[in-house]
Amino acid sequence: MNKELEKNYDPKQIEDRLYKKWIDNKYFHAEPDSKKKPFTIVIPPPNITGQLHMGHALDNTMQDILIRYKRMQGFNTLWQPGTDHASIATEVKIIETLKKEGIDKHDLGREGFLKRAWEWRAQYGGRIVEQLKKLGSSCDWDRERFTMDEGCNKAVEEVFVKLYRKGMIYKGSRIVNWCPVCKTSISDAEVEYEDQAGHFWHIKYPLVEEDGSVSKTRFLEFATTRPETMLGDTAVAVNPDDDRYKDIVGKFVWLPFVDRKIPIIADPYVEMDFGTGVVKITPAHDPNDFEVGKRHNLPEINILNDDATINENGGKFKGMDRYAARERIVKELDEMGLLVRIEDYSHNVGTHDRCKTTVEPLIKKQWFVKMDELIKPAVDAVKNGDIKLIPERMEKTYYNWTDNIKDWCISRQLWWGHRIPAYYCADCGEIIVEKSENAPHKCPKCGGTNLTQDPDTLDTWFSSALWPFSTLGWPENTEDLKYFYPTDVLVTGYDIIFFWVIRMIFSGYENMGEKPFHTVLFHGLVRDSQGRKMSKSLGNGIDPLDVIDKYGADALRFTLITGNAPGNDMRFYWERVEASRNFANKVWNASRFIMMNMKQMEEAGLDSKVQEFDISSLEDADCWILSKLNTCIKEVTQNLDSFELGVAAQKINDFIWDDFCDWYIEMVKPRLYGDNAASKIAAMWTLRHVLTDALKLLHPYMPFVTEEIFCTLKEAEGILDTNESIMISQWPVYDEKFAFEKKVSAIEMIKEAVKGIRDVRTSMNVAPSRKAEVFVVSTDKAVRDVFEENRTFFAVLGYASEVIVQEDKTGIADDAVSTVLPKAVVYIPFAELVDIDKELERLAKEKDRLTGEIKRCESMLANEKFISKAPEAKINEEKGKLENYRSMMTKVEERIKALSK
RNA sequence: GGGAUCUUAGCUCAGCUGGGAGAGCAUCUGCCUUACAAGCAGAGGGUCAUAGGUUCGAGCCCUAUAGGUCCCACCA
Repeated sequence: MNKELEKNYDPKQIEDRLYKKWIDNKYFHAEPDSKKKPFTIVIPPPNITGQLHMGHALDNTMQDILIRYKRMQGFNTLWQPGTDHASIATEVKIIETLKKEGIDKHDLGREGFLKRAWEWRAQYGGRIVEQLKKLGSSCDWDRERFTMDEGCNKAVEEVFVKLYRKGMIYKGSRIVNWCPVCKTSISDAEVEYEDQAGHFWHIKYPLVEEDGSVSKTRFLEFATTRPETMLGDTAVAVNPDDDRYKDIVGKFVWLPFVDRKIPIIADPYVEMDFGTGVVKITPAHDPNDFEVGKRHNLPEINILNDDATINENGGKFKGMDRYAARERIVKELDEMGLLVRIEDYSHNVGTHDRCKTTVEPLIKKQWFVKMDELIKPAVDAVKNGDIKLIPERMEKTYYNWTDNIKDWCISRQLWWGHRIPAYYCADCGEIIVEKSENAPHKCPKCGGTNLTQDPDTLDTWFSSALWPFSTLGWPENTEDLKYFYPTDVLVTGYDIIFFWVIRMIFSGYENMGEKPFHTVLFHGLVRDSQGRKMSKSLGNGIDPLDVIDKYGADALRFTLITGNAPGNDMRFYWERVEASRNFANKVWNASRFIMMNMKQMEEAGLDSKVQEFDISSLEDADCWILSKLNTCIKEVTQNLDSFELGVAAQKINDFIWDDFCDWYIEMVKPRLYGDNAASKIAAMWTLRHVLTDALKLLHPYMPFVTEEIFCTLKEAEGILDTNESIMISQWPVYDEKFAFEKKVSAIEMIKEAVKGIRDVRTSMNVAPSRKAEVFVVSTDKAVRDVFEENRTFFAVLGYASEVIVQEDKTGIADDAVSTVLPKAVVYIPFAELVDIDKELERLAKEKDRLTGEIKRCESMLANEKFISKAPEAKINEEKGKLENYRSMMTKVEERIKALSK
């Protein structure tokens, strides 16, 4: 009973059904099993705020391909899924939602706010997971984790407490990047610099005379891009070697508005050649000035509130927004005659990557992770090859960061996240760091009971850095952890190498004493057809679900993988999706063809589903396609092992479409429609064998269509059991017994002949429906035998009414058109006159080509250096070619002579 | 300022450690041949950015130049 396939492949009818089947059968689930080797990938946890975008689609397709491939190879594969709480992204989103209801987060209070956040997560957190399923991702959903679930919380506290006790986490007053909108500090990695058109305000401060009065004639001129920060100036600096200012170092200038006398100091940080060689120093609001201030013991005057309005230190500007204050200060300076000039100036401004607000550097007490020691094993791991980055060039980016590493600011003034496990004693100021299960009730130092927990939460990347082991049960030493850790490959975009990849690596070494994975496979960005980033504001984003809906998940997956090398950005074109869909349909129809013929054979009483087959009864064409398949298996496996997913996809595509569909299936048709039972059975066995293996090769890329066909085929073969699935079938292996080299070259020769005939006929405008006699003339018996043996399909492919193979030209009209092969000439004598001039023209062109080739070969072989230095195989190859060309040349010349009569 | 990367057919891109330039789409010409018109058969189209160098041999390695993209740093 053969199930029939529809004429066109319709993904909608099968995708959800098959995915459900996989889930129901627990194919994605992995348990430790000492008899099998594990292969593990942890998913880059998508944000719970997120919706599936093309980046996710690419990232997860790559992971799924690797996982499915390894699973078929017999590995015990675990693809560990989960989601990220994404502290700031989520908090911002919830605040927005609250705003629409007219609620401020402070109205709710911390607890109320967190309640809302968890509700929000319950409602939306699973959305992206459902979308990943649509893609066909074979994650072990039974193990789904969340960065704020109980286990991950434990891991976070464990690490925090441990690092604190080792002195590697500390609290310090440092200059940090402050976002006045999100009202939190952010790490260096979260600051995005962008060029903005601004101004350079040239300003002068009056010198303070010996008698303490403010000079009306002597000034010190400098320039600034942020005039409002002058309210916090505590010095002006010059270079110690600058002769212009040598005599005034140590004196003072008068600071307007706040009426402060500030010293003129000398510091090498100042460059003499830039501007006037004078810099105003604002230690509280500039990282460089902060350093200068430390060196010179300058006071740090904070002039900003958390929302970037001026605070009480700003005198009369108190309460004004930073930009309003800037405008006002410039205006008043001008009125005071202290503004020299305004210059247009384009400079880089740091903005918060989440909300694009210009960040304000300011001094805050924050928690930091000391990086200098922590980073060392992470650097070594890449240097000595324990961890491989693909493509290799990513190593430079990696070192660029590790070589300039700064301490990591991990505290955030947010509520949604892991609360810092530090407690303060109100009585004596003692800091107590403990896991929440050991939360202190009284101060161990003074016994006071007035303890409060630090209100801040941790940078969201603090928890994701632990993801490769926290998801496997750490800090408990679980069986999962022992078995699956270290994981194998991490697949991610190059854009989060600093945020995440590096931090996972040093966290792995620090906490597990072992790398988290041995390979990092990077991919690029998916851009729109014009090469722009897909973004909400541009409205040029393409929703992967939309693509799946229109063309199917397989087509989307295939599109994202083909024609793309690791780490490179790619552009998205609907035309390419269409091409992928067409390929899926091609596979579908080839399968349909095979199964229809199985059915017909069965009806004719022939066994179409032989399992054990004696390969000695295969015909040449069968051997040819089996050899081709064999090579394809070998190469694709090699490509996948070296993470060349795109190259492998191309090879599978070419094998199936060109070799299998366009040639083999066409070759085999006459046999299937003929009446030689043995030949039919051999052809059908080969068709099924090749199809099955080809489907397996394709399965990691196109899981749905391959599964549907595979199961239908197994059913047709009568060997479908309920647990059958291509995803747990065995990956094809290169097999020496299918390496039929001689048969391959025999069939290749016939292919050449067929192509020649087609070419001649087209150029002569002969209708395909017009069959003609075809003569094959060769003095080589072996060549004649090949044509004799394969005459049936040669005739069909070559539009021949009859194929006559002979040793010489006897009986062939002189004006027959022809095509020349190295060891044979194929003649097609048409009954009516053909255009001899046209044929002569074609032959002349061929002669020209051959002349060129012969010349090339000859000069190469005449080159003594080539002969003495090139490998022998290469020399022989060239000799062989030359021989062929010469032989063809003789034949072409003969033909020209014959036709010119 | 430092670094990475790209420049290959009209368009978008492959091309693995150097051995006669490929794909998809687009264009042109024929075909509804009983798996597939989401298809079949054929064709046109490239001094592989430029200039040097290494090599018997360079799209591939080295140097310089031009243009594009990105990352890092941030001289106020």
